[in-house]
Amino acid sequence: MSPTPQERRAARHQLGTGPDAPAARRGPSGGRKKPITVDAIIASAFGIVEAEGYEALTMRRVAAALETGPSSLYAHVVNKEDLDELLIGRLCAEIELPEPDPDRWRQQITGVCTQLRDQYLRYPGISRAAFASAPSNLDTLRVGEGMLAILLAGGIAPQTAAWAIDSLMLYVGAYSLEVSLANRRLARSDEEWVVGRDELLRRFAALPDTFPNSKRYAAELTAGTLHDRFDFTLGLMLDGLG
Amino acid sequence: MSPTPQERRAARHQLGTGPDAPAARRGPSGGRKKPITVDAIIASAFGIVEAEGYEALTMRRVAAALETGPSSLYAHVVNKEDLDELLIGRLCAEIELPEPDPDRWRQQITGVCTQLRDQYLRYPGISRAAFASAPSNLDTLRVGEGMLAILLAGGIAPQTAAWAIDSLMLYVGAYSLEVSLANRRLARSDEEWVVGRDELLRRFAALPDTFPNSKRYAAELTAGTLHDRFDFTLGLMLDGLG
DNA sequence: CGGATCTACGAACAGTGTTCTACGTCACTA
DNA sequence: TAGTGACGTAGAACACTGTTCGTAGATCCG
Repeated sequence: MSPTPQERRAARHQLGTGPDAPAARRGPSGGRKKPITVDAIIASAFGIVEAEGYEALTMRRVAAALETGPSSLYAHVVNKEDLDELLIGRLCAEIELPEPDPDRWRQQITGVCTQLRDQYLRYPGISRAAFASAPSNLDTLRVGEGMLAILLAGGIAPQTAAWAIDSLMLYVGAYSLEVSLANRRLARSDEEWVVGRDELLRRFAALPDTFPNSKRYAAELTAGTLHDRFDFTLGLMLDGLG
Repeated sequence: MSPTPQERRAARHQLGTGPDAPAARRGPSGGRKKPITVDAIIASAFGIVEAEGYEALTMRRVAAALETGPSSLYAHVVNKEDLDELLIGRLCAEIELPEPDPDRWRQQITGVCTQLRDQYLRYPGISRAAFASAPSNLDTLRVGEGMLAILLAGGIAPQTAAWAIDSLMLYVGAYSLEVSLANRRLARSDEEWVVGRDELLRRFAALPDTFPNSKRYAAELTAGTLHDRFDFTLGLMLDGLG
């Protein structure tokens, strides 16, 4: 008996299921170019998200990319929620975890966070799925384990390290989601709305007098690249650790 | 000419429109109990989200609560996106901003963030709308102005303060969203899946040996109330400020 | 060869946001 | 006072969404 999608999902969450036999049985349309597999579904999904953003990721779009109907996917995937989880799992699996070096724990943690951020930004809006996906996923836990190892090697107390990892991963996801949404808003607005930095400054200057500080420090509020802010926040959190 | 919803929306973003005349003109169904107004829509929407979560907030549900059809809403609201923006605007308007006290800036900032968190958690999942909503909303900016005033009074450099506010609001939204989603997952799973802390510990213990640190420090990883983690992260960021 | 088993897929269902069009009722003008 | 234009209210419909049901077809095991 080949595993149902439900069992695959349970296995991913480490709920004690037997080993899964591949059981590559071919279906009715034997003459098709590629049989539908979970990996093929994931690959198609990534392609769609990379090209058109997470909002464009629908079951029908994936099915169409695989030249089939929507219902065919449900033999390999439980849900769209399940597909989301598979995506962020695969995404986390790509993260390279360095061998912990006590003298460079700060750079190493920053490096992992930056990898995660860049993966999220490569597939715009996918971090929204990361919020919904349960943290019991094995691939997600692998990243947590890696960061924990780095922090512990750096001499951080276990309790502090555990909570800090939570905060860091949460922030990285939130940052990526916000950037993705902002980019989408920019791209969607039919030009003309393109808010350059000077336009932003003008708008701050036009604020009513109930916003004295925002008006005075408009320059500071609008300064910096996105990644500058990212680095700043990471530094903020890491400096508090030790 | 009474303002179209588009104009109302533009006014909220401070785009230079004339003053809006109320023009409370009654429609055809003069005998209805309450005429449909933007405020009535917002109130109904909040009621739905508070009772059933953000996922249940649909145009049809709001319309049904107002005893009308979905299309009637579009005379007062541009979009669902627009409705979302109205909601988080109203939500931010409820935040009380203290008079800056240089000696207590830490507590004051924490207080504002806690208010924001509790508002988000009162309406589960609504923080998802906060991510999408443009930061040019006046009510959102008011909160930013208040936090900026507190940090500046506390002697924080303007550039640091501006970026820190960004990070803080982003984290508060992310935290609230994650908690809301986790609660929903817990409530939705048909009992039996209820993962108490001991069940969580058991599951950590059952991890493969590739997760040595996660297994050893399972207690630390699962320790603490949610709000403990929130306070911890806020402390982390604020300590880095000065 | 026969029966069991699993994949693939078309059709359909209950939802979603949004738009079009008509319908009354109101406020203002001649 | 009668007419007229404007505006809020809806009903119906469109193009979508995720998901399920039933069925046809190919494969494997006995």
